[in-house]
This record gives sequence, C-alpha cells and structure tokens, in this order.
Amino acid sequence: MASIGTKRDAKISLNTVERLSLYRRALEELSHEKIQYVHSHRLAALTGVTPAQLRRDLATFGSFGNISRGYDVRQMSATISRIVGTDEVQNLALVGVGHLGRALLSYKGFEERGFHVAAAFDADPDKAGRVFAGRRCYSMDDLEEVISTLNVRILVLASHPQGLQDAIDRAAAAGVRCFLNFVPKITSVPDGCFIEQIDISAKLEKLSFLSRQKVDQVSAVRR
Amino acid sequence: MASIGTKRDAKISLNTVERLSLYRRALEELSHEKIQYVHSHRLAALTGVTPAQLRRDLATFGSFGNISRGYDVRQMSATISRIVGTDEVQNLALVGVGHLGRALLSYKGFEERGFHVAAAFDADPDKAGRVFAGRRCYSMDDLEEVISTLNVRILVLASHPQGLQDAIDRAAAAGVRCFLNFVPKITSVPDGCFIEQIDISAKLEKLSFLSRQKVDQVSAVRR
DNA sequence: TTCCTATTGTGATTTAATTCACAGTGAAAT
DNA sequence: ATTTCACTGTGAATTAAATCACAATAGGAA
Ligand SMILES: NC(=O)c1ccc[n+]([C@@H]2O[C@H](COP(=O)([O-])OP(=O)(O)OC[C@H]3O[C@@H](n4cnc5c(N)ncnc54)[C@H](O)[C@@H]3O)[C@@H](O)[C@H]2O)c1
Ligand SMILES: NC(=O)c1ccc[n+]([C@@H]2O[C@H](COP(=O)([O-])OP(=O)(O)OC[C@H]3O[C@@H](n4cnc5c(N)ncnc54)[C@H](O)[C@@H]3O)[C@@H](O)[C@H]2O)c1
Repeated sequence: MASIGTKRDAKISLNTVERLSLYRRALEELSHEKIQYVHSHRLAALTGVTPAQLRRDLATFGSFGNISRGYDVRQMSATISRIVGTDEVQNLALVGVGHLGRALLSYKGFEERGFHVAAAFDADPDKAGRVFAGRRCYSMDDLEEVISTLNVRILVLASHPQGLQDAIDRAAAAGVRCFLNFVPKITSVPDGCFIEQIDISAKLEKLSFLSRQKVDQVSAVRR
Repeated sequence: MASIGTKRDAKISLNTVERLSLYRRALEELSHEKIQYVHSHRLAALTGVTPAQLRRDLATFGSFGNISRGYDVRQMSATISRIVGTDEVQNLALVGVGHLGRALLSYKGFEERGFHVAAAFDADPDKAGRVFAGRRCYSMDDLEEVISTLNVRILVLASHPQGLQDAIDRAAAAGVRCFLNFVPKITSVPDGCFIEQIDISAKLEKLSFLSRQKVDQVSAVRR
C-alpha cells in the first residue's frame, strides 16, 4: 500500500534509525551497480543484520516493499532521506579548525548526504578571517550572528575541551539543537537539544575488549 | 570483596563495554579535579545513565565499590583499563595518509588511552617513505611485513574505498583481528575478526532525525 | 558501644529489542 | 487459468536490556 511516514502512535527506536543509515549506504552501492530491486535477505547480508530485523525496521515507517521483487533500491534510498530529514540540505557549522577540523572541512562526503558545511569558527585570532577549504573561518565572537544568518542546524565540535561547554551553551541559545562532538569531554546540552559523541578511543577500547574475549562470551557482535 | 574479572559464565553485553569508556572519561575528569571517591549517583549523572545501570554494568565484572564511600576514582579507572585490555599498550597502524589520516596521526589522545600508532601506509608512491607526524609511511607492499614486525593489533582504515577490502583481507591474513573503519563502504571481515565503523554521516543523520521528532515519539535518547 | 543513614550489589520485574514463523500475496511458469 | 514459489509484513514468542526495590552493610554520630 506504500504508505510513507511513521505509524500514528508508534515510538521509533533509535537503533532502527541508526540502521537506516547503514541500509542506505548499502543501497547506494547497489544503485551504483545499477541494481534496481533488492530483497531483504540480500540487503540484510550486506549490512550484517537479519532479514527479519531489516523488514521490521522498515515496517516502522510503513510498507514499501514489492512482495516478490523486493525493495526498489533508489526509492528506498530516497525514502530513508525523507525519514531522516536529509531530503533538504541542512547547514552545519564547525567549531575548531585544527587538524581534525580541517580534515572535516575538506571532506566531500557531507554534501553527498545532504549536509552543507556553511561556516567554521576558531578561537585562535590568527585563524579567524582566513579561508579553509573554501569556508570562511569566523571568530568565536561572531558565533550567534553567523548561526542565525546562515541558518545553522547542526554544530560540529572539534575544538579543545576548554570553552567547549560555553560554545554549546551559546549555540543552543542561538537556536542550534544538534551537536556532533569529537571532543572527549563530558558535556551537557539544554532540554530539547541532542548531542552525539564520536569517541574514537572508545571504539578502539571496544575492539581491544573484543579481541581478548572468547567468541561465546560476547553477545551481539555486529559484523 | 573486590573480586576483579568476569564472572565465570556470564556473557558480557557490548552496551556495557561501550559505557565503560564513557565512565572512564568521567573518572579521568574527576581524577583531574583531585576527587578520590564517587558515588554511582554522581558518576551516572555525569555520563547520562541511571545509577542502577551504572552499578549493574560494573557488577558484570565484579564488585569494587566501597559501600558508603562509593567507588575509588583512580582504581576504577585502572580496573576499566584492565577489563578492556589497555593496561598494556596496543599497537595500531593506519591505512591512508590523507586529510583524515594525517589528523589521526597528529592526535595525542591515543597514547593517553593506551594505543600507540606505530606505522602508516599509503598507496600513493609519493607518500611512501616520507614521515608524517613522526611516523614512517610505508608502501602498501610492505603491509604484511610491517604488521608482523611491529606487532600491529588494530588497523585504522582511512583510505579511499577502492582497495579497502583488499587491505582488510591482507591484514587479517597477516594476523590483525581488529579494524576501525572511517571509510563509508560496505566491507566484511573473516571469522574471528571485528570491525567497528565510524560513520560521521550516519551520526549526522541521526541528529537530523532527532531534531524533527517530537520528544515523546523518540525512545531512549542518551544525553 | 549502639544506632542511624546512605550506599552498594543484586534478585525480581518491567520494558525494549529481536527473532520466529506464517498468512497473505504477487509474479512467473505451466 | 491455475499452480507454484518465494517474498513481505506482522502477530506471537523469545531474548536481551534496563529499572525497581530492598537486604546487607560500612561508616559516622551520639
Ligand atoms: N585529531 C584527531 O584525529 C582527533 C581524533 C579524535 C578526537 N579529537 C579531538 O578533536 C579536537 C580537535 O583535535 P585536533 O587534533 O584538531 O586539535 P588541534 O589542536 O589541531 O586543533 C584545535 C583547534 O581548536 C581551536 N580551539 C581551541 N579552543 C577553542 C574554543 N574554545 N573555541 C573555538 N576553537 C577553539 C584551536 O585554535 C585549534 O585551531 C580535540 O579535542 C581532540 O581531542 C581529535
Ligand atoms: N576527511 C574527513 O573528515 C572524513 C570524514 C569521514 C570519513 N572520511 C573517509 O575517510 C577516507 C579518507 O578521507 P580523506 O579526506 O583523508 O581522503 P584523502 O583523499 O585526503 O586521503 C586518502 C588517502 O588514502 C590513500 N589511499 C587511497 N586508496 C588507498 C589504498 N587502497 N590503500 C592505501 N592508501 C590509499 C590516498 O593516497 C590518500 O593519501 C575516505 O574514505 C573518506 O570517505 C573522511
């Protein structure tokens, strides 16, 4: 019946949302291979989940599989965009134009996925005013103004720990509700805001832990 | 009673292991503030979990809280190191010395957490032989040999998608069991190996999704 | 010493996530 | 037209994760 959108009263699991990105990555590769339809079995194998889980995840948002051809690759990819809200471009800004920040500025992948890095900020007065990878670097003094002017929806944090919480608070007051944080520092965000951590050391620790376990002592290893 | 180590027959949840890193980050900050003991309530508040969950997580590995002083900050931090296996240094190597790879090479945080970036590899012949942030960059031809010589336990992947699977397969054959992958490409690893993805776009998509939801439609948002 | 209080560790319970398993179905084959 | 087959979507069952709630107890107060 191809109804798109959430079912009226269901709460949506964030695990499901995270897997949507995984599914979409696989769908994009299939699309590059000119594959039009894919069955849950194959897409599940590509992404390391069970076919039942894939179908269940999709069922959260409606029903868009063709019962014997499977799922339309391009259509499902577009549907996932709509679900996560990247069918229209979202503006990002970056705080901290150091080694990591410059790598992020040079990264082309964001635009491909519906994100536009609109501006960068740095506390270092030598950096403010300069241009990095085509983006103007602003002084932290201009944070609120630039956020409003450029309609920044998500702030990427790649500065030092000092001043981090302050940057979050100011950005939140200026209307930013989403933060992506690379800085290994305990932070908090106001009600109604969200912060996602990217903690590389934590991932390494997880790997370190896994590599020391006997296989049957670990539950639910996604590969 | 302070028994350390896993209980005999219990399977360990990876969710728990991931939270250990979170706890440790908070413990390190408390340690810097010269705080000796911390109660589950406070540590839970710092890390955004419930006190019961924190205690349950720790109970997986034994019992090391003092019943009325709480947990010894430094001791618990050390215990977590031991659990995840970073009480002895683990050697990493990096594949792909581009923008992101060089940022990773310049990052001091790995050493602080018990990881040593021992070598780097790049397919570009102009890069092989040069030194980046103090690390020799090797040709991909030398992958197996360097991995063995330097006892590399974890391979960090920051190259282009082309050739990625090949690098994984070769490294696995040379004895590497753990991979940390920044490349947005579907991959697979042999049995007994583990791969952790760091997918920045996926995190952004999750944030995008969250910011469009009414609060009560989303379950389990960790802040 | 004895009592009081607040905290840990953990059985019991609840809630969430995943998997099972199959009815209903649409396309292709005959 | 009819049959066959394999697939989706989903109730039911199972498994895992989180929370509740409290007995046991260490430390401080009196
Ligand atoms: N480099 C990596 O690969 C890596 C990996 C994981 C995490 N991180 C984290 O990311 C952050 C940045 O790392 P890096 O290697 O780019 O460091 P860096 O020292 O190269 O750059 C940090 C930049 O942030 C700016 N800055 C500092 N405080 C600021 C503030 N309060 N507001 C705005 N800008 C500020 C500095 O001027 C500098 O330009 C660090 O917190 C680091 O722990 C880095
Ligand atoms: N730059 C970022 O912030 C960022 C963020 C997320 C993900 N990524 C991903 O990380 C990877 C690297 O990004 P980047 O910006 O550093 O790219 P880059 O083009 O700057 O660097 C890539 C490097 O990898 C090398 N390389 C390519 N193929 C190789 C192979 N088969 N074996 C060994 N080395 C190889 C290249 O010679 C180059 O030096 C990309 O796949 C990108 O999608 C980057």
